[in-house]
Amino acid sequence: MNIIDELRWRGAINQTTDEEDLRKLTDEKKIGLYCGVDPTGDSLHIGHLIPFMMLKRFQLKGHHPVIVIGGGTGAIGDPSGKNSERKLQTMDQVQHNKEVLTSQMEHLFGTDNFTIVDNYDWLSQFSLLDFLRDYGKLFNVNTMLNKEVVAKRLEVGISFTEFTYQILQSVDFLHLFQHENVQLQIGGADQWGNITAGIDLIHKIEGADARAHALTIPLMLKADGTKFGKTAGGAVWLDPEKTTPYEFYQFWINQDDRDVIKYLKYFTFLNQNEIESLAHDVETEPEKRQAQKRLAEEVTEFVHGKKAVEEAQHITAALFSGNVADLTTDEIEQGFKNMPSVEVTNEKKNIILWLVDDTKIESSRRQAREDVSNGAIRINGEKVTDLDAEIDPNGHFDGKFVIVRRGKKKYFLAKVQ
RNA sequence: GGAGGGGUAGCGAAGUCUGGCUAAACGCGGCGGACUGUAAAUCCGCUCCUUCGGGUUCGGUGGUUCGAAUCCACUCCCCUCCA
Repeated sequence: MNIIDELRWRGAINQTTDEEDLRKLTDEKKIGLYCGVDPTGDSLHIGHLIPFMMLKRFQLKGHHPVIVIGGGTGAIGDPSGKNSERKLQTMDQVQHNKEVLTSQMEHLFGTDNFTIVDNYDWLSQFSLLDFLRDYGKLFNVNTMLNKEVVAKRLEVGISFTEFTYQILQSVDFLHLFQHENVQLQIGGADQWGNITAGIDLIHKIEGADARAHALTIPLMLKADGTKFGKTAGGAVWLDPEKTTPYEFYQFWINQDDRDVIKYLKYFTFLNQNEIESLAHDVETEPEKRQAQKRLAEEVTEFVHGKKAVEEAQHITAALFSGNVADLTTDEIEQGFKNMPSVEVTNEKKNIILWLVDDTKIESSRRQAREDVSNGAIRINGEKVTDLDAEIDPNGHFDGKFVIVRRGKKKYFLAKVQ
């Protein structure tokens, strides 16, 4: 199947320039294509994964993806999707972020048939006068003002710096077209204006018949209308230090039935038959959540590897069945990374006093007694209902941890000093 | 400066005229539980603290009273209208 048709089927195309020509182009040869990432954070998150999965699909078909890491543009700030001017990052920050992102991307794409470049390398090479004479002359301010991203900002104000962004991104496309055989730029729906600005620039310089294309991906929304990729704890990061593989796995397994097939199409390499079969499962036996499980497995494996999937599944099984006793201390660290935790001494103590005074898990003795007598409290997986019971912090896990579970799925970790 | 309305538990909101039956209705939220698919919906219990004797609460202070969220005085803050 042609790559464009595949992306169509996956629902991954919002807009393209001449789709017929794009289809022809990708059929007749292996093309170069690119997507830009500005180093605005110190880790990729799953929002980045959306265009990356597209690049990866091209890569798997033999095309050559290029990622432009915006060491130059990141120093300026893309106004797209922002309703106010943003603060400039320090060049040190940009540099640091750039390094982290680069290693994360190499992890995802490997190094074969894949290139990462930094637009600082060319954007920093020309002087202001060169810029104005060589490129500025080719941009019509009226056209620039009409781009949706800019038009939206005119009310509240936009600096000249951010206004210039689209020119820089255009220069990127031109540079890659000339030096890396890149003929297609991919981006989120909000990038359409920036990408077409680049195509216009290429046409002006390379002639109207230059084959340069744009493909944007639809804005991803969840079925309940909220933004994709956010959890109570914030963004879902690819950095395992920021979002553990277990949490990552959990994020995917918790997706709504209404969204899961769409995500399988976007975020996995499963083929049409496999996905249709999972869609059928969601229809007929939603309670099994086969599709969610498969999604979580596939994406976690892609990002963190097979071993991480197995660990995540082990932790999941333990936490949700309540049999936490056989978790390893490593797994505990991972599973509880972002759960509430407290430090306690190794003294034995009455359960009520321990829950209120030492761990602050319970807000009052009254509440603590209520929960204990209701059977809502489990210590290291074992239900404790006796108000006079004693806690021995050294009882499990080499005396390092006490796992407290309140209710069905609220966990707390007490770290023994 | 003048006239009026209001400040009650995490939030919203009753109660104030007719003082005790009010640790304070009800709704939301929160926490448990049942059911379930780690879903949605629904249902049940709890929701100031407590050594279970009691203690401390209704903007603040002081008063009346055997007894005050409720009555009185002063005071602080908020809203509306008029100047």
